[in-house]
Amino acid sequence: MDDIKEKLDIFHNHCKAKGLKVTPQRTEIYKTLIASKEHPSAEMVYEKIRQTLPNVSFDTVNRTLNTLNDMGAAFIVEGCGDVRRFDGNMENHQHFKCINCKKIFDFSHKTFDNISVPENLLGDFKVLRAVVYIEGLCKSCQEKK
Amino acid sequence: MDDIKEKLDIFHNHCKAKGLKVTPQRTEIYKTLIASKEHPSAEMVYEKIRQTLPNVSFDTVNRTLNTLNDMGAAFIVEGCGDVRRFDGNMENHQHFKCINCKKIFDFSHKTFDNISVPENLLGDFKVLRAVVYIEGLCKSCQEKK
DNA sequence: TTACTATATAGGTTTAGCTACTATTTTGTT
DNA sequence: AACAAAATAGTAGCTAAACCTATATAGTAA
Ligand SMILES: [Mn+2]
Ligand SMILES: [Mn+2]
Ligand SMILES: [Zn+2]
Ligand SMILES: [Zn+2]
Repeated sequence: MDDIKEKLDIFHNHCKAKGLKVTPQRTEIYKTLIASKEHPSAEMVYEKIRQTLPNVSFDTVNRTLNTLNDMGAAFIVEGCGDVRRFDGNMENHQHFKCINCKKIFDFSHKTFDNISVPENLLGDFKVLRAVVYIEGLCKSCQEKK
Repeated sequence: MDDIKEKLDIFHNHCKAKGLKVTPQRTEIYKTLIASKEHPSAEMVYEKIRQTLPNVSFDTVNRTLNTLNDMGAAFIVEGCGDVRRFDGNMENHQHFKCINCKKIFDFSHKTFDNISVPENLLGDFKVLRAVVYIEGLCKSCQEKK
C-alpha cells in the first residue's frame, strides 16, 4: 500500500502550505483517521493511537482533529445531538446514520454530490457546504425490535 | 390570530392521543416555540418563558422540548457542533446555517422536500429522515470580514 | 551544528450543555 | 372526591470539549 505514503506526503505538504508543523502526533492522528472506516470520535482516535503513542494526550487528539477539519484535511460529520465524529475521506460521498447504534455508513449517490443551491440564496449567503444525509435504523438495529 | 388557538387545539389532541398530559408548562413551551422564528435553544426558550411562568425550571423546558421532538410536534434542527436548536414549524422546508453567528434561516426549495433515497439503501436501512441543509456565512457576517 | 523563535504538546482544570434523581404537585379519570 | 399515572421544581451529576500553562519540539537561519 503506497497509497498511504502518498496521502501522508500530500498531508505534509498541506501542513507546510498552511504554516503548520509536521509533528509525529499530527501525522499519527491523521494516519489513524484515514485508516478508519468508522468515522471515529476524538475518544475513539485517542484509544487507538495510544497503542503507538502511549503518552499522547486526549487534548492533542481532539485539538488536532479540529485542526484537520479547519485545514480541510478532514471534516466533522454532519448530524445532531451526539459526540462529534470525524471523517478523513474527502471524496464526495454521503452518510446514513443509525439513530440507535450511532454507526455511520458511507454511500454515494451522484445526484447528491453537487446539489444546486437555490438562486435566491446566492445573493445574501456565502455557501460553504451543502449537505445531504439520511437518518434511520440500520439492519441489525431493526432486527432487535 | 385564531391560527394559534387552532394550533394549540391540535397540539392538545396530539398530546392526548399519545397519552401525554396537557400541562400549563407544556402548553406554554409549545406556544413559545411556534411563536419563535429563530429556532431557539432550550436556554433561549427558558429565558423567554420565565416572563410568563417565573417558576418554571430549565429541566422542564429542556425535557419538554425533547418530548415535542419525540411526539412529532417539533424537531431538532440538523447540523453539528453546536447547542441543540428546536423548530416548531413542521412544514417542509430547509435551513441555511451561518457558521459564524449561528443564525438559522428558513428557505424552501421544493426539489429538496422529498429527495429520493437510493434504492440500494432501502433494503438494509429503515429511513426515518432525509435532510438537506446548507452551511455558510450570512450577509452581515460576510461584511464583517 | 548550533541557536533561536514560533508552534505544538502533556497534563490538568474548567465550562457548557444537557440528563438523572427524588420529593412534591398536578392532571385526567373514575 | 378519590385515585393512579405522569409531570414538575430543584438539585446533583455527567460527559464532551475547550482552556490554561509550563515544557518540549519543529523549522529556520546563522
Ligand atoms: Mn464518510
Ligand atoms: Mn425552520
Ligand atoms: Zn444501528
Ligand atoms: Zn452570520
